[in-house]
Amino acid sequence: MKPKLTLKQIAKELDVSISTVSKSLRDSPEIGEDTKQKIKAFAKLYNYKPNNIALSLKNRKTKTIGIIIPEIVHHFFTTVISGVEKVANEMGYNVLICLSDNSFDKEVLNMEMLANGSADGFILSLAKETMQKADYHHLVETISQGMPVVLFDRVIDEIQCDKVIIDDKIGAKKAVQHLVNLGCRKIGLISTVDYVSVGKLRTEGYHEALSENNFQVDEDLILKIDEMENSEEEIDRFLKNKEVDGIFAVNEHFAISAIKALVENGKKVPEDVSVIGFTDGELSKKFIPSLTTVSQHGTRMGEEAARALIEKLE
Amino acid sequence: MKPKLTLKQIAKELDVSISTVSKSLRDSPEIGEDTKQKIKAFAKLYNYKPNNIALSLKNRKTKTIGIIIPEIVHHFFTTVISGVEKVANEMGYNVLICLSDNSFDKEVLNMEMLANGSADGFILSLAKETMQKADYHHLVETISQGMPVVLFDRVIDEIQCDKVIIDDKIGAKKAVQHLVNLGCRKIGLISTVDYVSVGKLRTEGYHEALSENNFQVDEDLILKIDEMENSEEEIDRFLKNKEVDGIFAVNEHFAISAIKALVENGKKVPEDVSVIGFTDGELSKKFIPSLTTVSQHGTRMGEEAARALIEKLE
DNA sequence: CAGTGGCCCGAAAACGTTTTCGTGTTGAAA
DNA sequence: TTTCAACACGAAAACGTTTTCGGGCCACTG
Repeated sequence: MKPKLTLKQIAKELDVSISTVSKSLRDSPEIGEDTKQKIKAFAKLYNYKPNNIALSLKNRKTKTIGIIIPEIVHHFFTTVISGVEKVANEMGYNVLICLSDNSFDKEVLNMEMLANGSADGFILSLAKETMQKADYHHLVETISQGMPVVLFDRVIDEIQCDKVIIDDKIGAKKAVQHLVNLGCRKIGLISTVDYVSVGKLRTEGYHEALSENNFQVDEDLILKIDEMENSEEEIDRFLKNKEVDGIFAVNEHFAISAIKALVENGKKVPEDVSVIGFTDGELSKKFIPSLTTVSQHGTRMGEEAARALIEKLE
Repeated sequence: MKPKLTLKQIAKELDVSISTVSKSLRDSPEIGEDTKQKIKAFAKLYNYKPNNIALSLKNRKTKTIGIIIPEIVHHFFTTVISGVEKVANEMGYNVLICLSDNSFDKEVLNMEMLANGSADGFILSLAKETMQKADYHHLVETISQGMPVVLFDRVIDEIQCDKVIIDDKIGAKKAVQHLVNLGCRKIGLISTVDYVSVGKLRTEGYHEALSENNFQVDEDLILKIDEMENSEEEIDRFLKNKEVDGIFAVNEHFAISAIKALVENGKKVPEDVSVIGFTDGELSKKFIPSLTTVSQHGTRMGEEAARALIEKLE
């Protein structure tokens, strides 16, 4: 077990000062050509790499960006991460990932951790609980400390910072319009509770599309789901004996659950009922062709978020 | 914009020395009770948090573990990550995630980055290219520097370190045996090329199961896929007019592609042909009931890997 | 020969901690 | 009054860098 090589050791070995070594490796003109060559050769031979921690401490920047998301077992978020990672790497940044598990406390904790020198800035999508409590002090604090923050997907108006979102309202509107164009007249909505921003926006899009087509909004056709856990049963109950010919679901799970429930109730999809959903999964596209989808472009969002953040950082 | 509070500032503000502040906050008996209280109160009031980077430099440990995986848009890997993250957090560790994108060079690069002070140890699943080249010098080096490494899923025998795997061979054997028990006699295998360790092991399990049942191995019924890209067409071609009554696929994509191909060829699943697959997806379980699956327990693997690594670290 | 300038290099501070050791003050015992 | 221990605190080194500044030495000029 050989420990890492440091400047000090090189200096001692070659009988020069630490500064000389440092300057040589950074190719400073201050140092004589021959000593520079000697030191460089030695460093390369023994594969010297500067210690990131020391550099971070000195430069007061870590070259890593923290990303905090509610969960990772979720296709949409992974695509975002891969987008972030891609441009971060290109720009010489590392990515630190933390999961809030949709818990406010964990989100705050993670943020404080990373803010204490572990990351230069944040990309995050808020935990459900955070939006529910509407407590954003941790965001305010980190921003006031000069650390840039970029929100994506689940964002809030209250905080002033860069935000990367798709236009949920327009996307939803177009989706519902699509159903109308298909000839649907009784269009159901399966959404989340309103404090989840995307659920709210998509619900608004649904309303707008209906009113633009002079359709009545029938509250009986709207289901708002809080707990992911038993969403399947809830959707099943909701659709039992319900007269619908179109369904707009705000995510993949709801959409697929809806299809299942409909089929079990003897309906045919898409012949009897058309289903369209915002999607964060790929299987729905590939393997359930009866489900039309609105794409969320996670990778693209991740790339944009990373670009925005890094721009602020430099 | 207020910068972060440091020991030095507290010291100046309260007109004591830095050491006194540090000791007070760590509740050292060296310091008088009253000064300690004063300093603690001040620190809490202004929400002092020690700088992680400085701590890392001093302690020569970062309390973060690096995890390098081939890709993140992959259900199995995300479950592993969430397992790692869970126990890492419990033990006071952060998680740094890097993606090798299945490229040898990126894997090496990432590893060198993290090894230079960014992480104390590694959890990784090897890139396909790495296994192909069989070049493990980066692993050897980091281990020889005293940094613990835990491999999972895609592991190799050549490196001596902790490894977390499911028993692929036995899992595969059981799966194929299951097909036999169902009455299948002509069982196809859809696997990856042999240098991917899990593909190889699962293929071995397939062979063993067949020979234990005194079945002939028919090479015509075996497909080994290299490129994920056009696997679907390849499987389609492979199954066209092939006489099979059972199929064992080494992952979800292959399994689902197989089902699709079979259905398109007029076969019924599972009536005419039974399909069983190792799975890393959840949708296959939930929404394609005709596919029987062998679970991979990603979360559990992540937890075990993290536990093993942290144990080495402390 | 003295002065001057340029070339090379080293000392030291700084980043924010922790920790060892030293030091000054106090009180009590002799 | 002297001495010594206990107590409370500060100075400084260390972790591994980068960078500013100063200084030694040589050659050249006048």
